[in-house]
Amino acid sequence: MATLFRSGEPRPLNRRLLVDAGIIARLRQMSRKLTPRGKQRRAQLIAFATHEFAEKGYHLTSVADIVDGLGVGKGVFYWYFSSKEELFVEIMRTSQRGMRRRQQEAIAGVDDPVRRIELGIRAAVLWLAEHNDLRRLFEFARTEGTFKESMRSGQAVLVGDAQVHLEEAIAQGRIPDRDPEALAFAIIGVSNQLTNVYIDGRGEDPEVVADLVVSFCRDGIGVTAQG
Amino acid sequence: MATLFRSGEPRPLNRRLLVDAGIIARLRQMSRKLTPRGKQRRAQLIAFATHEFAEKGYHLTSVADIVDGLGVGKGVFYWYFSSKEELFVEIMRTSQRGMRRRQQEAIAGVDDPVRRIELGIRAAVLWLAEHNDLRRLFEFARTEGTFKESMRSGQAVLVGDAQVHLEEAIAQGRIPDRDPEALAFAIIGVSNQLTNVYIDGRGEDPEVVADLVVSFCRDGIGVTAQG
Amino acid sequence: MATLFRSGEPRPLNRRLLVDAGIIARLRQMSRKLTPRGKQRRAQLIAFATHEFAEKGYHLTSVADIVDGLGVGKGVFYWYFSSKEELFVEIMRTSQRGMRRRQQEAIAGVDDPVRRIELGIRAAVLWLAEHNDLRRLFEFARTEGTFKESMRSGQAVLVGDAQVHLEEAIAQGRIPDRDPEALAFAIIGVSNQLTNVYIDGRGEDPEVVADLVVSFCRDGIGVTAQG
Amino acid sequence: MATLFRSGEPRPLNRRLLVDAGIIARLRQMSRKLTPRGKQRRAQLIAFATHEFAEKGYHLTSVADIVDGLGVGKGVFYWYFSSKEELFVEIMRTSQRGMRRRQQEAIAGVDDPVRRIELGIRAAVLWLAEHNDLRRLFEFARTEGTFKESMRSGQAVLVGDAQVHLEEAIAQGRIPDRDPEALAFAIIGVSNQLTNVYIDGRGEDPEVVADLVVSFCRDGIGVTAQG
DNA sequence: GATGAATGAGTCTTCATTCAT
DNA sequence: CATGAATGAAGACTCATTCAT
Repeated sequence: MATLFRSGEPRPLNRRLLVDAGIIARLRQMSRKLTPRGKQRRAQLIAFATHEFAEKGYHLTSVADIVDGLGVGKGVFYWYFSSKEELFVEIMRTSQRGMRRRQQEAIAGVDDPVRRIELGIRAAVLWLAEHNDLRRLFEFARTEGTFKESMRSGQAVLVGDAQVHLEEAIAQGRIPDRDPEALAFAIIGVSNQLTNVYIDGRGEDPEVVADLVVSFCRDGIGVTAQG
Repeated sequence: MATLFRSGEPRPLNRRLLVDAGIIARLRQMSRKLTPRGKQRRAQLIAFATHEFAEKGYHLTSVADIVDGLGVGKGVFYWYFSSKEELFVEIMRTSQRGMRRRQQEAIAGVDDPVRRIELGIRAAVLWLAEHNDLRRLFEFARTEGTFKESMRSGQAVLVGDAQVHLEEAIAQGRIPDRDPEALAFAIIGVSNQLTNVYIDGRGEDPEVVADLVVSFCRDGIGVTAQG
Repeated sequence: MATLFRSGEPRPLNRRLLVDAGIIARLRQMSRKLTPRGKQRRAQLIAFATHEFAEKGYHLTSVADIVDGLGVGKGVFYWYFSSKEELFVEIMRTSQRGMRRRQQEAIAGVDDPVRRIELGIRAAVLWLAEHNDLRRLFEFARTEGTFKESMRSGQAVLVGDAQVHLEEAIAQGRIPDRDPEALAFAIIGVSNQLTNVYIDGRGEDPEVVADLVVSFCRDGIGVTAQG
Repeated sequence: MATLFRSGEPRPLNRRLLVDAGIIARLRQMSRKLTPRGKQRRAQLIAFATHEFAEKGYHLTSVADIVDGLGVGKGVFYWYFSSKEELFVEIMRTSQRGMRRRQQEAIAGVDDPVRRIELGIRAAVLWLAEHNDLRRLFEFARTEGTFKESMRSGQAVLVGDAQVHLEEAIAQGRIPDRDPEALAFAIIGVSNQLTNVYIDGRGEDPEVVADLVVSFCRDGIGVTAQG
């Protein structure tokens, strides 16, 4: 029995339809084969949007801003992305992968766990310095309900990476036995904060800031005067 | 574990949020206390929208058409209705109640079931004749997935009403024993069709058309030459 | 082209030019010689669109839905049809012809006008039962300004057909002398309504429903118990 | 007023006038003498808005959400605040003052600078733990152009406070001579990050988290095992 | 002090249609 | 014949803010 006309209680109406429509739009995009020209457009949109998001913020950057800035029609945006939100998620996903790759390249083939940690921190700070736009987006994404969970899990990957080295360092007696996950989070906190203040805010030399972070964190995790 | 950044499979994203937002908007409206002026506005919107929907069709009537036609801002619409769809549903609900009331008044106090059927048909045709706009909306609503079910159940009420009289007529041997529900539906079919063609289409006298419908249906349900 | 004239009100732009362009596009299509493969494609488009229109409604089915559902590019659609509207009209036209042909085959060679009426009704109900999609589209088309007129004239043909038999039956004294056109309309109303409710809605046996309709209409037009 | 200057770019309209209007509205509020009941209302608005902002985010919380949640009319909001933005700034200002007061109380009368640093960190973490809503708002405010600058200066005050103690500790040879400002920022980074993850995210015991932060930072700034 | 009503620019998104390749 | 890309007007809906009462 449909109740709408009888009981008067509200229904979500065609919201279901909207959801379906959204999913369909998404599927349309996923199965889209892009020509070289298309790939270029997509990259262009991502690049420009990243810049705008970082500059004005996600909420204050409208889809219209993006397409107007690129001098294309509004439909172009929705040809490549099913929503503004999806675009943002896409940016986050790619970025986090990029940063992780950079970190892994930096420590490849290094035996000493403490050294790996140092190099990992340095790689992160330098990557963040090179991608200030993305760093800002990360910070924003962590504050927004919609993206928070994704960010948490993305960060968990980085933490997991660091944890491995920290555990090894602990096992080797190089640093005191403290919760490696917490140490990893602390390192991330320091890296973000100092990069934010000194590189994004004041334009200091990334290498110097990297030294700063490494030095604070080396001590923070308790690396002994060596020996 | 949030999977978004790891597995790459799409999610409905903030659709949930939208649904919630919709419900919240709906609740806001329901608990709204309207001043006399507000009630007037609301009625005005309903009246004008009904007319526009009937004239141009639901899909081809935009909310902008409605508010512009009334010379008010767009916000006014959403102050009184949570969506275009809700407004339409509201129109349907009220109308169906109105038609039923009219029918019930017409047969109040009449003993003879056959007479009640005749009067009911007549009342329906006359009501439809007076509310051609609504008749059109009914026809449309029956064709649209979103409203179909509501219409079916609304119609079921009318059919249920008629069925009672038909059953009584059968019990009294006044008409042959055939499925009363089917007879009721057939009557509705004839009423709608002839009203549509002769009143809405050609502007014939409603009384004459009512006679026509009553005559066809009397015979159709098998009222014997009386006795 | 279609949407440009949707509401019928003149637009302040180069209308003449657009009309010409539309007509030219139409002519291009009409004079198109289709290869066998082309005919197949066209039929495929019609079939799929019919299904989608019936399922989701004309307005809620986009051209993109149709071509994506078929896995072809947008160009294909506009190669075979000049607009979404034209496709719909084409579906209506073909269907109405098909139904009429079916009715005429059913009564071919039958002498008794009452029998012809019965067979005609039966043929209509069975055809509607087999083409539920089209029945829905008919109902929709009757509610939409753009298609209303063409539906009216299509229906007029069927009514004209029925009228002939009804007049003959009246002339032979087989049924009372009442406006044959009105009777024809009433018959159509009953057929549509009961098919809608019992076949489309509840999946009843079409033969049974046909019996129901025939029985109600036989009585409705006043076929005497005969002898 | 706020939104008018959102993106900072001049608008081609009567800006002067709007600015004046904004300033006037602001002045009106500032010079407003609130009755006890008025003060209560204001506090209520702040409390509820804080909660909503923290829950759904600043941009996704509308003024309507706030006043509806409190069951009052829109006018109430604009009686106490000249804009949504002003309300947010007010929340930030008050909070930062509150946190600073707490820190100062915690270290009042303590002679040892290292001890003061420890107590300051602990006070900050505990305050953040008690005011998770505000901590979230801080994080958001740092990402938003409109509030970024005011957050920076607010943070500068805390950094300045910490710097004093760090400098004293350095002067006393208790910790190595490194840029005290950088150390202060690093401490803030660790505090925020671990509070976010462990208290807001996982609900760990604030005291334990405070220990964690203190321990990491003690080492990070290079407090020697001492004696 | 407070309310309900109104404003209207702005947001995201859709879609029929066109066109270069 | 067919495709992917692009257009841009139009649509539903939101929301900070104002104001008469």
